[in-house]
Amino acid sequence: MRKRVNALAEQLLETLEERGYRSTSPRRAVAQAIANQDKPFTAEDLRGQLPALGRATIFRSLKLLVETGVVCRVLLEDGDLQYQLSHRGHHHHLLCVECGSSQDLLGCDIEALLQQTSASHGFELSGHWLEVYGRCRSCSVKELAAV
Amino acid sequence: MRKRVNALAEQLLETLEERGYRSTSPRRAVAQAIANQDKPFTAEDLRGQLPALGRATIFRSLKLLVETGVVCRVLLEDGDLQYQLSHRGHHHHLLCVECGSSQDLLGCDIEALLQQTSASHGFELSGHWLEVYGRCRSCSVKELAAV
DNA sequence: TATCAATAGATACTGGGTCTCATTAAGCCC
DNA sequence: GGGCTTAATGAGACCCAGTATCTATTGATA
Ligand SMILES: [Mn+2]
Ligand SMILES: [Mn+2]
Ligand SMILES: [Zn+2]
Ligand SMILES: [Zn+2]
Repeated sequence: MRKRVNALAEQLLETLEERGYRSTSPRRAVAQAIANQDKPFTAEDLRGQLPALGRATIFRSLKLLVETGVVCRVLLEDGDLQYQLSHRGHHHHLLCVECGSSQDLLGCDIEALLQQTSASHGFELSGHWLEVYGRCRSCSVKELAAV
Repeated sequence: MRKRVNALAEQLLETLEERGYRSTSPRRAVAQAIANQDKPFTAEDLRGQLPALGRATIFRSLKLLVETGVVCRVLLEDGDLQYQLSHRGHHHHLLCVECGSSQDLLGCDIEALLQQTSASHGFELSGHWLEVYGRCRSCSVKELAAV
């Protein structure tokens, strides 16, 4: 378990190094903290977990990681934007409104549908943003058990 | 043209009155300003157009209108959230990345698709947020003409 | 037209995020 | 390993969107 988490954090750092960014100890700390999150998080969450780091440093690291695509932003139902470890490339999220957990949705099959709809409005499709809200499996189970 | 715009603004006010909110002159001003926008706008945009109003008042009116559903928030491609006159009920936006205009997409036919995908992940769907980005008809035409 | 709650406006405050600038530390070459 | 160069850090000021608080005003209703 420990091993795997570190591996994840290392991946984040490697991504930065590939782009020519230095591997610094604040960045290692941020990477590790991100790897440890189990649901979408805010910069403030990280800050609480890394009180030794400068605030700007956390924001800067986060920004780099978002730019390189290994961290993405998720839109909560209330309009709040938070961060999350990301699969690279296009994907969406199944966000549990109960426990706040997020599950990645890798295949995106709505593109064709949107293409059609867009075209019928004379609109030349170039991208989309989709978030899906509901209840995750374990929250559904819990609710059933509670009855 | 003028007439129609005023009619729109009046609709906004009526919606508030229906909910028991008073029809005040600041609210009339905000409603009118919103009716005049032709693309997604920020509270700051309104403020620039209504320098006589208190800042808090603009935010408060905007909030009420969002709560009653006659104004909605749109997510720009860069993660910025702005406001926009809204069709009531569930709908999406075709957002032109060129000119910033927004066109409402009324029918939402992805629900069935999402339902399926969600179910296959043990996820109990309850809602979604979708924004579509691309080029609107007039921007497409312009680009063709420019070649 | 008097009453009185709802609203407005001024202004302080919060939360997320960026900018500046002096100091520190990676990375690299020897 | 020691020095050089430059990127990165941290402290703090600052910015922007939005909220809270408080007193003064105003709209609805009788
Ligand atoms: Mn997609
Ligand atoms: Mn929809
Ligand atoms: Zn859940
Ligand atoms: Zn356009």
